[in-house]
Amino acid sequence: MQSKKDIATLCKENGLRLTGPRRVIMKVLSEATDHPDVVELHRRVNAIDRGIALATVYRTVNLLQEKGVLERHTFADGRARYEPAHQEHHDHLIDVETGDVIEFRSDEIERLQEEIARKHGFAIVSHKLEIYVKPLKAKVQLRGNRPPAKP
Amino acid sequence: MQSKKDIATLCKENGLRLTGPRRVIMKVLSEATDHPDVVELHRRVNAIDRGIALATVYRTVNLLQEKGVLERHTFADGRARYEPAHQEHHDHLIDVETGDVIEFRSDEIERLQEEIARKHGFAIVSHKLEIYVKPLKAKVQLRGNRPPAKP
DNA sequence: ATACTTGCAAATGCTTTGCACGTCA
DNA sequence: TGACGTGCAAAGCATTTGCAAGTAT
Repeated sequence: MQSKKDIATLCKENGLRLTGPRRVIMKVLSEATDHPDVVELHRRVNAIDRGIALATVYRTVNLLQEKGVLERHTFADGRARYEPAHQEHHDHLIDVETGDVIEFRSDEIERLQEEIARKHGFAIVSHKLEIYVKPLKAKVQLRGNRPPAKP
Repeated sequence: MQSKKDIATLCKENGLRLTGPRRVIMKVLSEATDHPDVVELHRRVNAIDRGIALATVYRTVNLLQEKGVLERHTFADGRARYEPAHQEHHDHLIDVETGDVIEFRSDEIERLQEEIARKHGFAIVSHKLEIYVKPLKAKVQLRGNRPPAKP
């Protein structure tokens, strides 16, 4: 909830002009709790200001990613998805049934990766771990597809 | 080197007709030691038979992936890359300087992933771990860019 | 024979870009 | 005002698809 306040600062820090479209786009980004793709971002942005072009969202999101403000992910569907850059690295659990993304972190896995890279004569630049999952004990809860309730 | 022999079998097993293009494409695939993208595959295929269309490579590669014969990977560059499906799951180390891909496997990491998924109430469907790396002790060996040898 | 394959070209979906017009600093 | 930002439409890429002609079984 420290969203709107930081936007001006963020722009200044990165030598970006504070414009209307950017204000809106960054507001939407800072309020997102999921990992929206660009078209979804554009949808949300347009709900606030109809006049902002898809191209502008692309440009802004690319800028912010270059500046390290956003993180770009590309899961199995191919589209780029964004989230505010975290301080701490984390990985993702992706529910293949709903598309939901859950973040997690395992220091032990991080450590093992370091070890593996070193063993091969490399230093880690970055990495990503995506675990595609489905709920245990297959829930009957299939999105508005419930069988009629028994009287 | 059990390459060509299996191709007829592979097709039969999967209900695919054994055609010229498929023979060539599967030969190229079975001989690849790297993780080529479709355009690169097409280049190699065309070195053998000029007449095979890119669309056919795409179609074949998709078929084989659906049948579980190939694995599709999508690394940071966005293009799909393929390799013959291994029996044992493995992950990838990607050299960001050369694009080289090195395979590795860590049972410990596999186990930790299981644990994490279970802890969140999920079962793993699949996963991928990509570690982007660069060589330790920056080698001067920069691809045909060597300084003149000292006499 | 006939269902499956192919080549070609056109279409797609996501993303980037050229350009002329607006606008923040 | 001058460099930066924006909307729009067109261009790019990687990949897919419709269709008519070719081919394996």
